[in-house]
Amino acid sequence: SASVAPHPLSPLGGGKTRTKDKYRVVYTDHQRLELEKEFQYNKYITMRRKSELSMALSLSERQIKIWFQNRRAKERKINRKRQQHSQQATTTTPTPPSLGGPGDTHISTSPRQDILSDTVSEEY
DNA sequence: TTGTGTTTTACGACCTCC
DNA sequence: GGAGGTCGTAAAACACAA
Repeated sequence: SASVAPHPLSPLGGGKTRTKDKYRVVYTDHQRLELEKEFQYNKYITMRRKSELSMALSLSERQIKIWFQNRRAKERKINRKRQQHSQQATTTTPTPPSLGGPGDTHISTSPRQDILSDTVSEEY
């Protein structure tokens, strides 16, 4: 993106969580814990679980969605780092050129199908 | 303290799928 | 078209050596 535009954050009042006095809120340990547990169970939140969690944790569904997006990004970042390390360990191999695309690339570009069909197989 | 690097929320741009 | 995906990024919050 290069330049993410100055700063909207002014049109508060709307359903936005980012206001002038609070650029971002810090989630409580309990909120983080519950979100983390859900993430361990499923990397992709279902609509149903999303609304349940938003009620249980007093967060908006948008916040839950964003949290999962950020959490997956973190996971990928960690994996990349791990991969780099293991590659360095095997110094003799001068990094395989292409190996069919950048590693994990884009999770097969559509986790949505199993989300919708599978839903929450367990619990409830 | 404080300077600096890392992590955590939140968003915009862009893309894919139905 | 809209919902939700990734990616890149801003800025607050945090960690921690100097």
